[in-house]
Amino acid sequence: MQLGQIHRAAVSCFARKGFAATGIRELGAAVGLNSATLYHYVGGKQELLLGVIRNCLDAMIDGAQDAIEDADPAQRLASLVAFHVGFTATNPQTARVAEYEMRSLSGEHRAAMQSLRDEYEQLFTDALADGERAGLFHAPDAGMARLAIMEMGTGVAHWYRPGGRLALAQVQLNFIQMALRILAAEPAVPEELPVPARLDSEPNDPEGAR
Amino acid sequence: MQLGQIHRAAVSCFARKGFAATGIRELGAAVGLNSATLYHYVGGKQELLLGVIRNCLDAMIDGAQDAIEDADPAQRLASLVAFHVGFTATNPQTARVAEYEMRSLSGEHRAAMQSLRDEYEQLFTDALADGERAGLFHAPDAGMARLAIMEMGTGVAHWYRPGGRLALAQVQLNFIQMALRILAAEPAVPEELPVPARLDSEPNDPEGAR
Amino acid sequence: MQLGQIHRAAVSCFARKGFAATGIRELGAAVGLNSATLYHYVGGKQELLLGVIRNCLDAMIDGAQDAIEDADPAQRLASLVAFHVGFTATNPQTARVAEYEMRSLSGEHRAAMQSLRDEYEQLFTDALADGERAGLFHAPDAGMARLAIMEMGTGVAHWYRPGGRLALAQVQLNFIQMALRILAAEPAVPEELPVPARLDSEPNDPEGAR
Amino acid sequence: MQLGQIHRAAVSCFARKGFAATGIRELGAAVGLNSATLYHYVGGKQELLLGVIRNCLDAMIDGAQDAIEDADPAQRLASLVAFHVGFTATNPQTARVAEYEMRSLSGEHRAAMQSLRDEYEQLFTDALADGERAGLFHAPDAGMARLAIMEMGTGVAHWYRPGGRLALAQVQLNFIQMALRILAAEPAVPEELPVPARLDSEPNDPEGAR
DNA sequence: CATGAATGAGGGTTCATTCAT
DNA sequence: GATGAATGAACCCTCATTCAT
Repeated sequence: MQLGQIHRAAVSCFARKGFAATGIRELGAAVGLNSATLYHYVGGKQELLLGVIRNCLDAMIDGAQDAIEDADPAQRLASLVAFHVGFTATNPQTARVAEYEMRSLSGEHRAAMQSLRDEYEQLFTDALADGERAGLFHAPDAGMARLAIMEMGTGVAHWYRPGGRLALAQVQLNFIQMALRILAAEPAVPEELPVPARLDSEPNDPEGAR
Repeated sequence: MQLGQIHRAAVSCFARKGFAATGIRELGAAVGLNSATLYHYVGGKQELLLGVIRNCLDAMIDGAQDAIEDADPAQRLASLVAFHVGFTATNPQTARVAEYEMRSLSGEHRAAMQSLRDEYEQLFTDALADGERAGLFHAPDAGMARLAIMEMGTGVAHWYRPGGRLALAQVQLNFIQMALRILAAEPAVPEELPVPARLDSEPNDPEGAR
Repeated sequence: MQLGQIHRAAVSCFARKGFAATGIRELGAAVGLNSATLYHYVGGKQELLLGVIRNCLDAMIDGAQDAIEDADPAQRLASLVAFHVGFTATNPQTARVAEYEMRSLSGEHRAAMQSLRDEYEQLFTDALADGERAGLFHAPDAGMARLAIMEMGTGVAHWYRPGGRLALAQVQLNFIQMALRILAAEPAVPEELPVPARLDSEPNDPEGAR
Repeated sequence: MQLGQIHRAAVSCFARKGFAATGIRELGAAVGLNSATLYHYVGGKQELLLGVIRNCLDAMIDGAQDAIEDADPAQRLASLVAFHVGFTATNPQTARVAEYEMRSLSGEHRAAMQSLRDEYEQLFTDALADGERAGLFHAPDAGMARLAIMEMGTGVAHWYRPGGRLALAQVQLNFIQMALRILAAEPAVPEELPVPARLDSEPNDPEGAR
């Protein structure tokens, strides 16, 4: 309960200044806690980061799996793109921390998280392969296409702000269209657009960065 | 003279562990210099980072401007994409540091570098606007398309390794095709593919991260 | 609580070797504290010095003001001289640090402390002017006389040691006599000699210097 | 020759910020020399300070000895006071460095310089003893009187500036008068007022301190 | 004469973490 | 739960000094 606040403060700082540049006293102050008290809630700086990243990746995997119940490969990919973009737009700071600060995890923690991310990315790889096999997608290079599509979705964290010019659904639809165009596929739309949940760790305050 | 070595070591460390997590003694050791001697060459940690980023952004602006002498808007955009991808693939670590660690610059340094990056991005914005005006591009949203195209090019730093599976020119051509597809434009290819120079700051050793 | 100890150690070192030549680890060791723990009590080296000097000057101003309730100008001056000499003899090291190391304060801190010292010196200037006006003092140059009188009192810090050859009261009386002689005034003695308090910052150990 | 410039710069810095707080590069910059070049002229930081102090104390002893050819003990003391005040007023910064920074000398250097200062002070002690013996002086305490007289003369360095309100000779005469008053001696004036030379080490620029 | 390069030691300060209270 | 006190390690940086050129 209180832990949500802590995660929010952590993500806000980590996203803005980076994990290494964020002090534990600073985090404590942000939630009105003595730095020593933080150690009752989270086990330490590393564990805090690990918790944030794990929650994020878990949510990404769960959300993505929920989104791909469609039968049609094109719709499956469209759902994945919509989820990826939607999740990133809904949790821009958490998503960025989960990406950038993987390197700040040490040893086995990083390996564990990396395998979660691999699992997530595999969903995209599979969908793309299915589409290729079904003759629906015609990318010059399937691997590069997947990377490009995911990367451009991830980039949404850099500029999308809830309540901005574009509604989330519109952004999702646009990215679906761009992704399918990259694959030279027929336009498609998932039966229903996935609406990713806002994580506990996502700060309420808009960030100033970029 | 050995400033190139220093920049290389710095970029290697900054890309792998981040600016804040990199110690100045560590950098010195990486080039066989006492930490105090580093201060003889670079003025300090901030100045070192600033130098790296400035050199990188300068090269990006110069290279991109050289690349857009084509008359045709589609070719101009193709050239820009090819340069962007080529530069990122040739200098993946430097490019990533220049992007990620902007936040580690303080105050006016960051503002100055941000304005350089804005200048670079403006080239893409202009090319896209020209193509739209000429009726060549049909993106659902011009702004989002530009961000998506740039972002997917930037993402190349995450996976491309010189000497890997794909030749640089092939990657450039693929990205040109993907970008034009996003814009629903006719296929186009620049008169000659830009061949971005390798920066002094780009380490020779492949990175371990990601 | 043990802040007194810290101040004492600081004054002892500052008086012996000077502020700039004193290391913070050295100070910590002198009170059996890790250098980092010092920062828990005092905010830093500057703040430590500032605290010492401010306490000293506050005590000087308070003590001097308490000492000048006499009506007669000559007695007033005698009281001031007695206090000045007494304070300096009782807190020789603290007094010297407060004088010598003013220059080690930076910017506004120095200005603030200088104005406290001005306030203190003004008490002497006023007493002298009153005596002159009343025709009791006949110095060749009032300004020079004030400086001479104060300076010779300050000099007590260089040689007086509690428990030495002379009792404090005897020293005070001698200085009163010398001061009044400088002013060609009739001998006078305050109703009661001020007995300045020993500051928390005054070390117990006799100093080795000079 | 060049050495005079160096000493001047050194004294200027040492008087303003103290020996420990003055960097050797700083001194080099002040005379337009590389820090390494300083080592050709002066052997090191310690040696530089030693040279300054020794020159100063030598000049003080020589000057004082020259000044006491008078037969009459009162005139002898008057000459000494006049010299002391005159020297201090003429070389305020050098004199202060020679006094304050004795502590920055290490080991035998300090002992040697201290014995020079003792030799200088002995001249005053002797003159005072002669006067006492001759029944000319009647101080409550001869030792204290000597300290007071010397200290008030030394204090001149804190406020006297060449070209200020008072001519040097006037200051000297005033101090003679004050000193003799302290001793309850008849007014006396030396046959001729000693005119102390300006040392090579005395900076031309007026100091800002105090 | 003069200097740039180089270094080991140390400067003040902040760090994540622990623990008795 | 919560905290102030405490610490060793590390932080970036500056120091006086040396030496080949």
